[in-house]
Amino acid sequence: MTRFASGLTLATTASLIGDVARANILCTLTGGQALTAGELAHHAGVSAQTTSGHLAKLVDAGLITVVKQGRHRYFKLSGPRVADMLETLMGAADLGPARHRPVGPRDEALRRARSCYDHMAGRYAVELAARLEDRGLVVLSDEGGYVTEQGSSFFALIGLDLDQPAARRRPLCRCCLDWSERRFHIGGRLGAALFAHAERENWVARLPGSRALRVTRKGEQAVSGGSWRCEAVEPPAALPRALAISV
Amino acid sequence: MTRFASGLTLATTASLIGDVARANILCTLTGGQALTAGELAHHAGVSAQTTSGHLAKLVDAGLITVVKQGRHRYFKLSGPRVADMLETLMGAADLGPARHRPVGPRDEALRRARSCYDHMAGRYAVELAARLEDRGLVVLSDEGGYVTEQGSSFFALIGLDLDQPAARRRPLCRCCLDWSERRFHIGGRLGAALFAHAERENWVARLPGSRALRVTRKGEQAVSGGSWRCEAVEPPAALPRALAISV
DNA sequence: GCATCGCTTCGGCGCGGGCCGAAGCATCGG
DNA sequence: CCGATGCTTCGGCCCGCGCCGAAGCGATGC
Repeated sequence: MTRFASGLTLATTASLIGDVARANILCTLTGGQALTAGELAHHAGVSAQTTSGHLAKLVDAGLITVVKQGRHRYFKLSGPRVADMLETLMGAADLGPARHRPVGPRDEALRRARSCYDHMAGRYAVELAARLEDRGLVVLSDEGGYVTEQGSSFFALIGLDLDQPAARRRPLCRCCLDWSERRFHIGGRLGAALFAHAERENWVARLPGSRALRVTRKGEQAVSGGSWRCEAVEPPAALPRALAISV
Repeated sequence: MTRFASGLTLATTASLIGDVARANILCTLTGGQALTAGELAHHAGVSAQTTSGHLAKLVDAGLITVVKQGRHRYFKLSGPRVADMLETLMGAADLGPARHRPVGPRDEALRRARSCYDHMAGRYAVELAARLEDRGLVVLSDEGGYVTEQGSSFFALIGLDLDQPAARRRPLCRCCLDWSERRFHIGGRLGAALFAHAERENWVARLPGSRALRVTRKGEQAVSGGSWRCEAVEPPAALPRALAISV
């Protein structure tokens, strides 16, 4: 008797994600890139017309947005909140008893390193986060994360831009529980800036048509190789040019 | 072609929630109480046998757990993480364009005050949170929340137990974005303790068979009535017994 | 023992919705 | 102009699954 409207909205949202094709589309878009309907159809493993219908529903629900460009239509997640929601949902997937989870080679690549909308996730990201915490640059916990004083100055030093006014309302440092590693990685503005830095410095490279990231040798060394040494990029005038900052 | 196992697990979890009857069951259980199969059937608006099937699936997926007692079986959410996940999902529901959302009187009660697993949500909880923040007892933000020094001593003073070892790993103060109010309320250990305090002090009372809470006049006054005065419960020896602490 | 209650299992019905083929519009290139 | 490409709309097929009636099973009470 007590059917809440809340229950209904919950169901409609969830059933939107509860279709395999649509879930694949969303998973793919969680990589953070904008993709065309055709590419998404390919990833979802269904025909173009079917995909078109799915995309229409997702757009209508506000989960994804579309920009028209020439004769292509590019789709992307409508914001970080959607990505977070999806990862939360994925995290809830393994609350159940450890059941046979089919794991393809493709998934192994994802577990290693992947983009998660605008930051990184997977083993690599988790290790990076742990490293930063070890060195006292950030503090991560269930309660959320924050950047220490040393962290602030260090991130400024290596040229991370953490103060874009546009993104002001967004958390600086969010702790995401990594669904594959079940440990923390760093999201929020800091996470986005770290990802940008990692791409700029060639630590990781996006693999075409996938969320998976290739970790370069340089990227390896930067994080797990003894000490993360970061050759000062545009060092402040006061510092000697060649200074290698060990984190 | 690139079908990730991740997409599949995402879909299975989501489709589990994506059924109206199951969503109603979950919504009801989000109240935090353990309910029998029969009660849940009533709330979901379907027959007992149908409900039984749904409950089996939810238990199997680990979203809810069951304890047998006499000839009843009591079901409850398997933990706060599930409740958080559901609220996150609800929050994503209104990313879309403002569409006609049927709002019954029942929902109005929920918007006013409801239990959210083990803490409070709705207008009342949001106001309470804002109050605590105004008085400098907690700091709430997108980044997560924390309890200030003054907050620590105050909460200790009024007898909130925030250090149960069992719940150690759980965040002390989580900021939940309230789906109905779109502002923060307080979750985590502090949220749970506040709810317990509010019940003990008769600020709110659970309405039978619903997540909705009735706010008593005392509860009103405590939060919105000028200043929140909290008659010292078991005051530390150093303080005069009759001291009314204005928050 | 039998009756009742609470819940589960089984079987079959029916509808919703995902799927594709074919056709219909746009955009771009020649 | 015409064809090719990218995407959408329309129609109809069909599978999956949510639903209930009926029966089964355990626990309680008399």
